[in-house]
Amino acid sequence: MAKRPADPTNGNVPAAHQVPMRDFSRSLPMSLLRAREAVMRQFRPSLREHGLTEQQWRILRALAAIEAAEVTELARTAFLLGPSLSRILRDLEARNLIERKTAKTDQRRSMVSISKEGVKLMASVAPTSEAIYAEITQRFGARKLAELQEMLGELEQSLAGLGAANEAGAEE
Amino acid sequence: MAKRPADPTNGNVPAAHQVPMRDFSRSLPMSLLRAREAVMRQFRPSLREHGLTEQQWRILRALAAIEAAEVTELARTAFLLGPSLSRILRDLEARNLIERKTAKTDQRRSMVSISKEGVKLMASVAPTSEAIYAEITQRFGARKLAELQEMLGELEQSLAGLGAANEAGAEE
DNA sequence: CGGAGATGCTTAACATGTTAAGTGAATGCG
DNA sequence: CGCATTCACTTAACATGTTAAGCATCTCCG
Repeated sequence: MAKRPADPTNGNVPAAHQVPMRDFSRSLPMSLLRAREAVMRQFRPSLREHGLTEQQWRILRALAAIEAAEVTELARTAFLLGPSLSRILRDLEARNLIERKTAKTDQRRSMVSISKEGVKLMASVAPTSEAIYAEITQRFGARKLAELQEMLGELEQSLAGLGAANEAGAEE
Repeated sequence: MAKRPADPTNGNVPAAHQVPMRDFSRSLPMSLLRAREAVMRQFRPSLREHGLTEQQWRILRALAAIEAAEVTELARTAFLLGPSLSRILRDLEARNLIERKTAKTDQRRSMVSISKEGVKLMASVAPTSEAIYAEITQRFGARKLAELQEMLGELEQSLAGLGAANEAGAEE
């Protein structure tokens, strides 16, 4: 309700009265967060109808294209941290959407794969999901979308290995 | 640790053996998530040293530029949901970083403002934070950064009001 | 062979995201 | 005025993000 014209400058920025910093609403993390939320807002209702969260869906999608994967590999693919993945896999397994079996060569590793039920669920969600993506693509423009993704990739690349500098000289 | 050349295609995509969908790693939400994480990874250590989380920092920044704000307004500015904000404000207040007092005209509203201590904390964090932002800007390119932000804003705009379609015809 | 260290994964603990429900205060309307 | 509705905010409940420990298993080197 009270849907204002979405003014990102907040209308009346009263000239930072204390600590001088960049305009808050224009920070890069904020822009990325807002953009992502705008996109995900489109998908969440559909996923919810199928009893899936965003992350569960990510995992199923990753598995559907990979046949079987180790947990660590899956974490990398679905871009989830180990602990999150661990919990989600436990739940998905309880719902019989995935299957798990320890590798024969290494008892530590476990191979995860999507189950028949999981595939069925995916098949029932995918059409809507694809339709939404198509709508987004059309609204924003396919060309621009490709450009945006390109820039995002470059951003990621340009920051890769920047945070690894704390391995030299930091005891604690 | 086995830092591969960051191949987003996962190297060996075995032609989706079940449900056909876009290449997972190239979905827009994923690109946005990865980009944002790459950026935030740079800031988190510094914030952590000062005992602040990303969201707490967002709130302090928003408050520092606004003098005082209602909770709802603050939620919009810091892009947080009400419940999250409610919890965080409770904690920040307990740490004396913010102050709160109910509005005289409307007992429901409460005005939030940053405290003297909060300002001090901000002042101690801001320099590092700005330095990191400058480094990111330099690495990625100021021009490109502006372009990226522009596109992100357009994306947000083009999706605004798309999710509001469920107000017509949906009883439950 | 054996034990120290590395590895793969899980648990734990705390903070936030997300949705729904609850609570007290203000509004509007008969 | 009375009372249902709306509003601003908080609580609750569950899922994930994030960091640190814990626990087997595996590797490697003496």
